[in-house]
Amino acid sequence: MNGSEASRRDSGRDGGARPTIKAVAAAAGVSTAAVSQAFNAKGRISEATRRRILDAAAELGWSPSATATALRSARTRTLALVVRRPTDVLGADPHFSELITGLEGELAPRGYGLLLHLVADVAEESALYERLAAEGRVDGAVLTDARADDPRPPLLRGLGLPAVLLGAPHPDAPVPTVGLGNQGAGIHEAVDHLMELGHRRIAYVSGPGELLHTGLRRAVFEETLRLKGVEPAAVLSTDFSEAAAVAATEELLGMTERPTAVMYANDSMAVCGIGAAQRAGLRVPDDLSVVGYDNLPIGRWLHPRLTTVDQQVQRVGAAAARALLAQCGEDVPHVALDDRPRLVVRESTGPTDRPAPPITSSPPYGKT
Amino acid sequence: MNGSEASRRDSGRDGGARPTIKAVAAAAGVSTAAVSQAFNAKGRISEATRRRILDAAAELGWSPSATATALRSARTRTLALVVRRPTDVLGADPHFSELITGLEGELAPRGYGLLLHLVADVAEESALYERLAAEGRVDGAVLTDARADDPRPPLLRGLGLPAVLLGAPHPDAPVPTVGLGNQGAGIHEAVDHLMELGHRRIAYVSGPGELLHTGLRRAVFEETLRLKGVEPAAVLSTDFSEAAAVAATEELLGMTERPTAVMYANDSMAVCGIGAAQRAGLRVPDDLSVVGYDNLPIGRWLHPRLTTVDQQVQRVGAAAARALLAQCGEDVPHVALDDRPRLVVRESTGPTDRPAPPITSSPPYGKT
DNA sequence: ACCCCTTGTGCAACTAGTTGCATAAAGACG
DNA sequence: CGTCTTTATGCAACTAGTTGCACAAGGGGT
Repeated sequence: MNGSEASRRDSGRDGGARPTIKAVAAAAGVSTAAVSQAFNAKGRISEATRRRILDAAAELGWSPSATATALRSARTRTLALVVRRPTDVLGADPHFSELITGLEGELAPRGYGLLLHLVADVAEESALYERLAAEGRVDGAVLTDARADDPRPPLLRGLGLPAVLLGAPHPDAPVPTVGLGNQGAGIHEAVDHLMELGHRRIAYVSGPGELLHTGLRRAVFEETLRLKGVEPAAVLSTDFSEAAAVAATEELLGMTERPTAVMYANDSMAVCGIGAAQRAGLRVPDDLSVVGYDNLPIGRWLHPRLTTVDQQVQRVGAAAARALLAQCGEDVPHVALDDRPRLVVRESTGPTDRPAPPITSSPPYGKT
Repeated sequence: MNGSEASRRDSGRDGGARPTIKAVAAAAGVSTAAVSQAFNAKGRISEATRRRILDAAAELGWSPSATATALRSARTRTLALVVRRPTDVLGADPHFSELITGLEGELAPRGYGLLLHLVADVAEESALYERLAAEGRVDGAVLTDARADDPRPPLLRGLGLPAVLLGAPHPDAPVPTVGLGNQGAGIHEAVDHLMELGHRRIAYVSGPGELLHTGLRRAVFEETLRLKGVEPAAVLSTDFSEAAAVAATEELLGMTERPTAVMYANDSMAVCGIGAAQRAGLRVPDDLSVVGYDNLPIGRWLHPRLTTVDQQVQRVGAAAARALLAQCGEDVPHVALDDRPRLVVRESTGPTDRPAPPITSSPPYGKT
């Protein structure tokens, strides 16, 4: 066995032979303890010796083995992000790319890694956390899509695994919660915007009711509207899928008192909604105004450009990373997320003055 | 220090106190070696003893520490995926979500994890691989976006890190390459489709020329067209960004001999192109036919629905994972990727009402 | 000149599993 | 009943760093 290992190393030329701390110590003429102290800025080492050790390490291309360090310190410098993927929805949802971008921006400079996992449902997700904790693979986890009676916060607390929950900050949650303050502000602003444009028949296409963030936004929608003395034209729940967004839109357009404006729980659904409306022969925004949520990049380039709510997913991701790192004992300056979701007005919303025209039920092209 | 550790464990109640192999051995009344053998199905252990050990482990909720196992075996069961993010393009590109889905489907059942990193450019990417290799953090890496004179394959080979390169399979590449066979087939099919519809002035909006896959597709486009005796109306290079797609489209629409069809290097750009065309007052497909590439979910729901090329990113991701796992010594059945990219005809392409210049060489229906 | 204090360095034990080798126990056979 | 197999089990060393503690060396004060 030793023989095969040796030959594998030889074949790897320079890079294959990983130097150990002993090689560095020998090269610098010190003990391995000195090398360790030089790298961790602990203990008492003369600056000259430190330099000599660091030079020797650089010469050999040595970095401390993450595995050995993790074993000794019981800290892996790795965080978990588990994405639930009900029915391949992730593939369509660029939301997560933004979140990951925000997380990585904080993790990378501190040498942390992000371990990404995909699961089918909550049960699988819980089992995964149990395994990750039992194997000691990660130092903490980012939880997305908080839901009512979410089993994950108590589970992770029981496992001794630090976690942050993305969503509306909530003081007595079992784990810290990170999110823009005043979550409802964007919806509030959007409703105001539509009403100023003259809309009174406004519908809302929501996500699954058990997810807290989408439930909250839907509640704010209804509340804001009623404060102005107007009843919601309709409120529909979906599973966030494109197909459901199209189905919901078709249902709304088939109403006798058709809404003049529709707000969607995310941009992906809003884009599908616009497509469905156009297919039904309606013009956006002339016949129907549409508002999205997320401010995905693509919304700026569609025709019409999408009016949406910017919730700065990247910044929330960065804040989540900082909160989690702080729980893991890293020295992270706390930066307050004092912003709030903001409406971005573009072209998919416009004034309504006409009584709703009847729907032309002639599809332009009768294809799939 | 021991005191503080003990108190931390006590405070963690049940889950906080990670059991060790010793605890399991004691509970089962055997040595730690027996526990190890029971879990790894090695050595010679009676089935009864094995059962007793496994039960004890389940009772205590013990799994072997990934860190300790990794230290001993020099295998972390973790693979790296590094995404280059020129200017926040990732956020817009659901392509990666699909790839990750495909990778995870193979990794998760084998207990492997995916370490995701984002970098700004090739230099940063190379430095990252060097660090990951030096620290022994991963067993291998998935490389995307092969480019001409790509520095990464030789680098990773030098570092002794297994890797797979996504793209056209290429026998004498320094690292194994994974991709659908006959990469050009989809483009070929798309050009045929457009010519059957009567298009003769067809333009191509490509990605950066140094990326092999987009360069190859562009070459196939030009070649296919010329084989039919038609010159490309225009071929433009972009950086894959939405802004560049819009700019390219506007340039094409401003030509005196405006193209009647445009093919884009990916769906995101095609969607932006449709938006730009509509904004310029053109109808798609009546005035301009558009073809994308990738078959992203959203393309099915736009108006018009997007005609595109399906290259089955998920399946390629799964194949890449298998190839990499095989290199890492896992016993993975080799599944051939014998498929090829295929055209998906939807609504964004249609017959051109403009007079088509007569074809000189081959008839439009005489295709492969 | 002696002692003390400060500073630098190394030994050895520790992290949590894995594994080669020795040995013990049990059954088979002469 | 003793010896030979066969099979099961445990000891101890090993993976690559980290760290408490002991000790050595140098400088300053009395």
